[in-house]
Amino acid sequence: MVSSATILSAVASPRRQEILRLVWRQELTAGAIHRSMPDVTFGAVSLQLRSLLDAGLLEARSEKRNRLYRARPQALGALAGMLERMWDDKLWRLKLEAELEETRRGPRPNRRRRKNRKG
Amino acid sequence: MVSSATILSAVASPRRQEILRLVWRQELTAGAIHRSMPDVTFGAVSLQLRSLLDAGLLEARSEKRNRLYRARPQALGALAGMLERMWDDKLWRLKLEAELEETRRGPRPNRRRRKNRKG
DNA sequence: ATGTCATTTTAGTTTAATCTAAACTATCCA
DNA sequence: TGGATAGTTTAGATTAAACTAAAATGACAT
Repeated sequence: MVSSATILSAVASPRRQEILRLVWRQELTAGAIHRSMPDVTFGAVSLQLRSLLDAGLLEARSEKRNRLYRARPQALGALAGMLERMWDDKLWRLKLEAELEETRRGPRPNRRRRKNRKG
Repeated sequence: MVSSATILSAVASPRRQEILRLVWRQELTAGAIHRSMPDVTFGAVSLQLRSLLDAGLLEARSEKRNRLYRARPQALGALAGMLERMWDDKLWRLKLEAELEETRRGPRPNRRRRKNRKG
């Protein structure tokens, strides 16, 4: 399970929002996404795709030689829920303290997971 | 009027979330807030308070020698709305394109406003 | 196996956010 | 006025995020 804080910072980046918009209703390859933002390298796009995947905001599947990305709007549900809890002041202190603690100033847990990439 | 993107990045910072939680239901002075997070300097706290003010997430009033901060939960309304629009896929491409463009890679507009501080 | 295409990962750089220390401003009170 | 308290702002340092270029990987075709 991925924390609201993770989702939040993933969504907060303009570049990642740009990507999210592109794959919001259509599946796209990393290449196609890159073609829409020629001001950065392919590698940079790939890295952002990775963070979005890690945050659960995207899903991907492999098709022949390509890898197709698409948004997972459901992932915003957790975030919307968090905001709603904040909004009406219920719980959010208690509810979120633990999960925020978990992500605070932890020296990025050296992610080297993802053994089975094949979607 | 402050953009959703601004609010989003303000809320995305763990340090600012920490502050937000502290002043969520009670008014606190910058000093009191600082006492709750002794791992940073007073100045750092003050700067974060500033960004939260700029994003409209806090309000402040002066009382005697002190300045009292408190959260403005309403400010999350815009954000919740944005997420909701994303969620059900209506408009968010069109609706948000302009406002994101506006905040993207703009070299931070040299804020030097705020003449009348007295709350 | 070799080659090619699509993508990912790494190592190192650039850019932006956050922090510190110290100077500064403001308010109150003697 | 001067001193104490509370907070802000600045310049420069540190840390973290985003990027680039190049090497590495994976899947497919020959």
